Formats: sequence, C-alpha cells, structure tokens
Amino acid sequence: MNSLPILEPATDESCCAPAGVPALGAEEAKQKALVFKALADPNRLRLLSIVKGAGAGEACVCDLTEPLDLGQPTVSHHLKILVDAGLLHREKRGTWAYYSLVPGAIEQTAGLLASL
Amino acid sequence: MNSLPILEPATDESCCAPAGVPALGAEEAKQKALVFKALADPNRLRLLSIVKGAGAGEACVCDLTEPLDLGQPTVSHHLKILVDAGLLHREKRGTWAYYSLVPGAIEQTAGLLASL
DNA sequence: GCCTAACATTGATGATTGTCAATATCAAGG
DNA sequence: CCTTGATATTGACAATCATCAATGTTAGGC
Repeated sequence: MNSLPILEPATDESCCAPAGVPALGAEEAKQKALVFKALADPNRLRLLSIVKGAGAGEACVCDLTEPLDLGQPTVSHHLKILVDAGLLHREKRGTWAYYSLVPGAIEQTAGLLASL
Repeated sequence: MNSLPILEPATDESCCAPAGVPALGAEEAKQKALVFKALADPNRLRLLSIVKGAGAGEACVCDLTEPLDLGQPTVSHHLKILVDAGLLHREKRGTWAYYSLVPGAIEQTAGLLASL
C-alpha cells in the first residue's frame, strides 16, 4: 500500500532545509482528503449540524430538505456523500430513512488534522 | 451578520422531531466550508504536512515543488489557497518565499468540527 | 392488488477546480 | 543596466461537482 519514495542523498545546496521526503504519503493524503471533501460544502456542514442537534440524535430526509431550501434528490445526494465519508450512519425504518452521526467520527476527523 | 430565519410554529405532524431551524446558519456554513475546501485536496494536505515537519518550521517553494511532483505554478496556486484559508503564513525574504503554519490554525480548524 | 408517500438513482447542465504552458514580477549579482 | 533565478499571475482546458427534473424502488394503507 505504501510505496515509499526514494530518499535522495540531499547533496543539494537549496535555499533552506531540504525536507527530503514528504511526511504525508500520496495515498494517505488522498484518503484523508476524501473526508475533508465531504466537509467542503456549506450544505453538508449544515446537514451535519442539524443531525447533531436533532432531538433523538437522528433526523429523516423530510426534516432535512426544508431548512436547507434544496430539492429532495440533492439532499439525498449530500447525505450519501457524508455516509460514504464515514461521518453519518443511515438506518431505514419503514418508509423513512434516519440519519445519525457516527459516534466518534467528528473527533476522529479532528485527529486527522492534528496528525498531519 | 446573522439573519436568523423565521421559526415556524411546528404544528407539523412530521415523521420525527421537526428540528425547526438549522443550527448552523447559511453564511456561517459558507465561511466554515472555505477552510475545509482548502483541506480537500491531497496535494494541499501534503504541503501542510511538509511545512509542519520542516526543520525551521518553514519551507520555500523550491523545497515543495519536487516532493509533490507538480509544476511550480501549481504549487504556488495551492499555497495561495492555504494562505487565503488562514492556514499558512507567507514571508518573502529576498528572492525566496517562506511558508509556515499559522500558529493555532490547525487547532482552530479542529475546533470548527467540534462546534458544528 | 392499486395507490400514495418517502427516499434513491439517473441523466443533464452550469459552475467550480486542478493542472500546465506561457508570461510577468521582482530581487540579487555582475 | 542586464541577466539570472525564484516566485506569482494569466489563460486555457479537462475533470469534477452541485443542482434539478424525471424516473425508479420500496413500504404501508385502502
């Protein structure tokens, strides 16, 4: 999975410290960027906020469509992105789909920043 | 700044809790999304990582171009986005431009997540 | 077995974005 | 001054994305 790049001898007379090999590998960076991509949209941030603040810790699509002033398919699309990023959990009960925060996901994402 | 939306009487017989007004306002969400947009690219994450791990706490563009395998204009472009997001600080000394982490910026961004 | 209601999926479209080539700026040295 | 070297800016292009209209799917009620 990790194809560590070749470390050059650093015999360079560059302007400052050579820094050598990137601390964050390409694959790892791609993976982390996926989570931040999911957060990089105002409407998705609002969706997370609403779900987080919902009474029972969960909310269904019908409750998420109105406050965002978006069409139902668009909200469904955003929710799918958040689920794929591991931030939201989806549970279907009857005709309704209930979305809730994945426990610890927010904290784990904050940890991604600290471990850059 | 905060144009609080009108709170409906919630006489609705919706499927679950009405949730009423979004916890995160539209403007606030847009602002927060800007920071995450800056983080939503693998190469920008790697740039942050390299700068963070650099010896003197700073790195110049010439040291950032090679490990990312990107053209110099592209790296400059990414750095500008990170500076605009308030994550990096740019200081020009002579011909070289040195980039360093804005103190506390990473922690503050992590705080954005916690206060969703 | 229909019909309706909630949600997901598909297809299309306009907007944004990441990248590069070319050019501009700007400081240091001769 | 003129040249060189480091970085920024501009313009263009392909790729990705956010959104919506239309349609598909599935569960419940009649």
